[in-house]
Amino acid sequence: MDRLAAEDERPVRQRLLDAGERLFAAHGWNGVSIRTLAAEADVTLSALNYHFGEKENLLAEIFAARAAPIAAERMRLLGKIEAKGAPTLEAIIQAFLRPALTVDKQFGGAPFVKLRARLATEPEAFSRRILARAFDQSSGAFIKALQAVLPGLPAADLAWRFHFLLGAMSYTMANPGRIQSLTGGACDPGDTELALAHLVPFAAAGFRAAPVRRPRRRTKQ
Amino acid sequence: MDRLAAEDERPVRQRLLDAGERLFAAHGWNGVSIRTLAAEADVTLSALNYHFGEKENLLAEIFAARAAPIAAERMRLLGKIEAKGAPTLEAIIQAFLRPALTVDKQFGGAPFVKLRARLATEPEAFSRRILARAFDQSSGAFIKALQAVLPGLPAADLAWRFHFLLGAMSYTMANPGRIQSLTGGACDPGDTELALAHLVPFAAAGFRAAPVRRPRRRTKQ
DNA sequence: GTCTATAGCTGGATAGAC
DNA sequence: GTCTATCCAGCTATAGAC
Repeated sequence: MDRLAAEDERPVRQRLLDAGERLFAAHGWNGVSIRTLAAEADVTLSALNYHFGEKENLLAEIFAARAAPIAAERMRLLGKIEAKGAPTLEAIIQAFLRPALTVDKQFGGAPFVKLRARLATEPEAFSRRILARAFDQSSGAFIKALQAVLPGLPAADLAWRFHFLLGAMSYTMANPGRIQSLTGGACDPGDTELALAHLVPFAAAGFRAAPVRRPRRRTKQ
Repeated sequence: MDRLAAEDERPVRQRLLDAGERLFAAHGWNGVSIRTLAAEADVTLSALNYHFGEKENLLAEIFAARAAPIAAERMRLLGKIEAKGAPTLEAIIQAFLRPALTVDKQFGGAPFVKLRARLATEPEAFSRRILARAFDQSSGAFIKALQAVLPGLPAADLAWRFHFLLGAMSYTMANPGRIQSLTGGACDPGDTELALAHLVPFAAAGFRAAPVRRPRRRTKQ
């Protein structure tokens, strides 16, 4: 974009956004102080405060910069496959997952994948709000698209299955290392293409399962 | 003040364990201080330190008290269904999930479900270690059982699918509220029996999908 | 075993010079 | 816009009386 920035270093704002992305992803919201953040970006504490004000703003701006392109890419892919006629279930799921898991789009994208997954289970209310604002609209569009190719599936069942898809996706993005620990490192959730190749058919089969009859209520204390 | 000490109130240790379970589940490891913990348990800061030493010990002991019964119940259920002959895929998955999701076993179990899910994505290394020590053995047994009923599935595919199951399970236990936000509250992951009724067939269908042919490598570094 | 008191830090955020 | 200096609330952990 701006070639004029042929200066020695990248602008302060950008250095802070990058450092925040990387450190929040690695240590969580409460795990990194604005002092550490500033030091990592080679910036004074006051400079951070000048540019972003309170800590929450930094996270919000990191998120704003990355989430919109992901949501846009999702919609673009969905539009593309729908333009070719009735899409397959697999194609829809892939259009949903790929932009979230793919990291090689822009420099610095990889930490964001982890950051986003971390944010999903972060207890702070404002992180939920950030997430909802960023993705509710595009996710809603995908639920509609899924409903169209699964006409026999009740809306509630679809919602549950979409929820499970989000869980499998988040867990893969967060990569907590459980599966490496269980298989001696045989499978690596960090391999994006391989993760997609496995998750898409797994989820598709799940979505195609017969609808669930509502179970009888268990006696509850 | 105290007439025979342990009559009027529950012991200090137990009050601290309960408070820790609830507060760590709600706010995460870094989100709650030992001061808050002590106040919540109606105990002084020093009493906490006397009983548990450093903060990490409290979490470790909370976990030790709950995880073992869950793993044991899993193994008991697995043994029970295997005793009746070759178990179904659904029965195995249910035996794995139910003890993790069920909360009405003992007083105070509900917060632990959330705590455990939170711990799975916590960045601290020691929380991963706690989790691995608690569940690696029983999870290994379930992977074996799954392999037995899915003889045609390569081990790598099975590992990936087990990983996705863990993700869907964790996400449901953590209940980050995404699906309520997307469906206007129509589906509630906090309803254990309903969650099981939906997750078991979803995962079973995923496990039964055809094995994945290893995709061509994308250009990568 | 339980208390009060406090040491010794680190946290987020700001003031005001330049 | 960027700095140094600072405020002060909050943190973990310990000391020492009872």
